[in-house]
Amino acid sequence: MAATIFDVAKHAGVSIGTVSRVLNNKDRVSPATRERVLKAVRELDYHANAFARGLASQESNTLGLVIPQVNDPFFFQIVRGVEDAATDEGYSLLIASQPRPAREHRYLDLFRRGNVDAMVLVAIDVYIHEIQQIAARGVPIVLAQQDVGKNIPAFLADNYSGSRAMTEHLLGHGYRRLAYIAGTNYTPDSRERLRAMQDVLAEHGLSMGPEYIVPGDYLQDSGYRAMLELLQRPVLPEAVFAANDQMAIDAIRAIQESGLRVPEDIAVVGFDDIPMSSYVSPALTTIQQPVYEMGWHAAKRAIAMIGPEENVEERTLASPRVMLLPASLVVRKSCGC
Amino acid sequence: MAATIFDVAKHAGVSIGTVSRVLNNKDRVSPATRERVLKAVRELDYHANAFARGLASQESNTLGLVIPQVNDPFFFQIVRGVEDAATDEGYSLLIASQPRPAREHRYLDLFRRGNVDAMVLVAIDVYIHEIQQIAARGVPIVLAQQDVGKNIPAFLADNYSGSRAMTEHLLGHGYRRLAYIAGTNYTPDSRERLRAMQDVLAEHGLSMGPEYIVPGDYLQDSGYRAMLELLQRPVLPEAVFAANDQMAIDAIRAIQESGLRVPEDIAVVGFDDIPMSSYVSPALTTIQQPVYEMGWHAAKRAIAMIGPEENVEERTLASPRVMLLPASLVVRKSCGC
DNA sequence: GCACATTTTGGAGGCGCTTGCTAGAATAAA
DNA sequence: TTTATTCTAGCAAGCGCCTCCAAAATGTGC
Repeated sequence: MAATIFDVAKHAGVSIGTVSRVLNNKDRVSPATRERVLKAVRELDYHANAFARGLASQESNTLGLVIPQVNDPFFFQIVRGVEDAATDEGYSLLIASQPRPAREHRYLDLFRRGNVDAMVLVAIDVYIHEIQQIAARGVPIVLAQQDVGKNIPAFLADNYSGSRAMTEHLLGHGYRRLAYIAGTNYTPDSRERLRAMQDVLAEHGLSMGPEYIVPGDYLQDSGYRAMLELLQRPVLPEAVFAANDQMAIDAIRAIQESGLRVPEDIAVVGFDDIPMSSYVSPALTTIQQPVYEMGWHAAKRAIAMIGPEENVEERTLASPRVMLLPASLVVRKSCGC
Repeated sequence: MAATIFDVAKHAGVSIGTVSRVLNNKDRVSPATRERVLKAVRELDYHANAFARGLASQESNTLGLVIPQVNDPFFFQIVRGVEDAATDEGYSLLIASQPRPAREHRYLDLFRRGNVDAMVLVAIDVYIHEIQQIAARGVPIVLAQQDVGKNIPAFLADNYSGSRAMTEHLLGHGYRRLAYIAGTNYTPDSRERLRAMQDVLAEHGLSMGPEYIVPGDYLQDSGYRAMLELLQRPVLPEAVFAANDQMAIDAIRAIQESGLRVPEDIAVVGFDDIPMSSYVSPALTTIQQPVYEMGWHAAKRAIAMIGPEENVEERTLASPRVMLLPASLVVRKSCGC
């Protein structure tokens, strides 16, 4: 049986109240007693029981993290950022993958029981009312890589600026006929990226016909299929901008298999900067998102929002609700550089 | 304030003991009362407080997972396996990355406080005595991708068989002069893989000179450097077996940059089957490890070992201590197929 | 050395739940 | 019907810690 606070108190010749106080350095305790208690703690190898502490203090010192059930290095990076920030603040991490249909909202149950003091939701499909239901219980929520509005803080990559930079880079190469392979239709990310592209084109007196905007779904095959479709056009595009790297890489494959060269015949660029992008041939020019930082900031923010239930809302609104993290151009070979 | 068991009891007109019993379906409760209680639970949207439950029952229903602080898809897969298994058993997951120097043994503290009922340690460097210290507190420990002996169950990939299969495959191609790019020297993985290779060669009356065994460290540059070294040999190897895919991919790059072709001039194969391996050119022939399964089995085993402190040891030894999961050959292009 | 302000410490109540014990209800056996 | 046996459900004692309140110790100014 592990030592309890009672054992420590007895061993140090003080009351449990005093032990508790030095452990949580709340009220003042005289240096002499403090040292006696600390010594006892060391000698007994005492570690406060997290349940008792949680029950008594109504705080778990734990951060909940929900991520999609997807095998993507992208998310791993976010987790690392969140974990570092949480550790930094003395918080533990409780992780749940997005529910498969069979266990829907499992994480909700989990976190709803008062297990976590705050939570970070990464790019997952949740309904606003679910989030608000949790927030209503006084558990701060922060979103990453996703935004639902409604006073829920969100950390996003600056898709618009990133996409603008990329488009300008392509125009700088002299390309005029651009094409876009979109991500899943309804995601704001993909829409933002397209909007930036069209804005830049317009500013240069150019435009992109609808036949050069083909749908994809961010996954492997869709990039390949989309590119095949673009290759059917009577006039081929000079450069293709894919909404993510995965699709860009598959588009390159489609182009190469059709006997054309990248970037000589058609330039291809992506978005995300996944590890693979520097390994494909030609190496992919893309946009790097500050994924780790996104997780880090989201976690810090979530923890900062922890506090008395009464003024959650107030604290929520104290800082900007949406934070756009810079997305930067990574120039490699596939753009023609 | 969330509803407590007391609220439910009052609402259902029973005692809290009864509510607890229907919630944990331990002792028998008459169907009528059970239904009344369940109804109250639903109406009040009651969720048992995990701390109170943990404190009273001395169980956390949580599985601890420690993984290296490495950004590797490999570990992500393991986490998924562990998570699925844990969820399956009604357990939550508390995750800790391997401590950076500054926060050494942080996870130990974390888990030692009685936060977790069992733990899975993945490929991390811990000292045996630390593990035993935890085990001594009655917390079952299972290792994955690592083995320290001493009665601690371990789940490993069958490196020996996998490497044998690969070596035989290479010999089947007619290659006779093989080379090996080793992983970090002291890891048993790398040693096992090399041993299998040498055994197969010996069985065919062949051998590999020490000048064809070069050290690497599993990371990017080392594969490149190692290959450069191999390219200095007066007689070049016909096939190179790298201890992991990352190094194999970099070896390919080194070969190609030196003006030679893969696999025509030198064949290259790896171990792990990371996602990138099917994308490089030529696509990499490699060995696939059942990573997800490893996590899954390790978690299941750890949970199965939970129980009264007295007979932890007994339960530990009830099943085989070391489990080797099959590693299978994935044939692509880089071997010459 | 005294009265009073201030700092430090002890102690008890309570956080929400599990569980062994027991009384009462229901059923079976006599 | 009475007695013995099984079910069912209430009660209360914790689980280990935090925190408020009051008591004790220490310090201050006169």
